[in-house]
Amino acid sequence: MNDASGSGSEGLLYLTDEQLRKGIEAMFFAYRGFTADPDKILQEMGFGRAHHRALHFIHRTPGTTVNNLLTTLGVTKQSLNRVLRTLVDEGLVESRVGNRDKRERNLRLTEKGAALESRLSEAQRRRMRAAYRAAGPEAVAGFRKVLEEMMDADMRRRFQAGKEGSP
Amino acid sequence: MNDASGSGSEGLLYLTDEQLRKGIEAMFFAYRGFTADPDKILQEMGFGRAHHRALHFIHRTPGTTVNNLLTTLGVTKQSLNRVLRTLVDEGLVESRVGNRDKRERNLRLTEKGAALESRLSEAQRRRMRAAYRAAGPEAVAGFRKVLEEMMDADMRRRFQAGKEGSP
DNA sequence: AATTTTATGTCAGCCTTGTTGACTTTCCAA
DNA sequence: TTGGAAAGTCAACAAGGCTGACATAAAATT
Repeated sequence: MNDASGSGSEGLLYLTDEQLRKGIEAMFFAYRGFTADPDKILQEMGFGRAHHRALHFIHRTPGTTVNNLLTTLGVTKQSLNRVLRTLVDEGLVESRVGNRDKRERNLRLTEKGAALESRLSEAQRRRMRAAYRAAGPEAVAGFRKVLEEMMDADMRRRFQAGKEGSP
Repeated sequence: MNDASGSGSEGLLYLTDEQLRKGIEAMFFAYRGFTADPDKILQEMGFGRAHHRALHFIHRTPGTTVNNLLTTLGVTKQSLNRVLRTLVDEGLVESRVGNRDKRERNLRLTEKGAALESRLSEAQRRRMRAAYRAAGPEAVAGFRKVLEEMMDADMRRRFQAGKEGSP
């Protein structure tokens, strides 16, 4: 199962267990870095990573419903509700009764919520921008490609759905 | 701050906020996929992700000390200790008093621990292998490059340290 | 019109995994 | 011999997952 250095049949020599393990570790360490900057900001505001995720996706799809957010985030409604309630209570998110379907709640960021989201996002983008710059355009394309392949199929579909019309 | 589609000064046109945001989301969804398979196994065994991380790094550096593991994992000793204790109690990890320094504990996997680690790792590697295969060698190189750039500097150093002699 | 389903919210309670703070034991090294 | 590092332990707490049960309103179906 382990092919330390041999040239595989079709240029697949890079797929040794050791290489894969390094990839796994890289993913672990990188994700830590990825969340480090927003985490600092969140902590001083008394929020957590869960709040950040909610803010991010409400920003991304204004007017989204609770159910929608639920499946995107992959948590239970009780878990999301707790987060959402504090965000509404603190005046960061607005929850309005739906037009067509009055059972639904349409979620959007308030000005205050948008401000925090922007601050968090900017911190995270700063790091990603630096990483992208240092790695170069081709590396970025590869990065994105591998990440997409790593997603669960249904999430990949959801993710790729918002691709074409990225004006 | 937003350059929707313009060709930047030096081919940096890909660094729009929108592109960066997509990168952020990709990271989020991919990490979920990345942990999904081991998580399933862990749950049916009554362990959590923290146990997996400990097993992984003890496997990677047998005989490592608690302090070493502490800085690698980036958690407090109390937090790690709880995880470590259950692993020792369940007979997955052996904690032996150090030779030179008897204050230290040298950690290694038992046969049982190695078996679980291998099972978890194989599940994770299976997904990563599939992603690597689908994305191709160049994408993989870029993926690794960006991930390394995304790490905190000290973690990047630690990570890159185990690179040369990877046979 | 009556019934069922859906979307959401909420209460209660549990688990994992992170945190701080205080304190002890061991034992190396200056 | 004494200071400090390494490790462990106890207690208390918080975030953020989870399940289960139940309430309400609105929509959809029969």
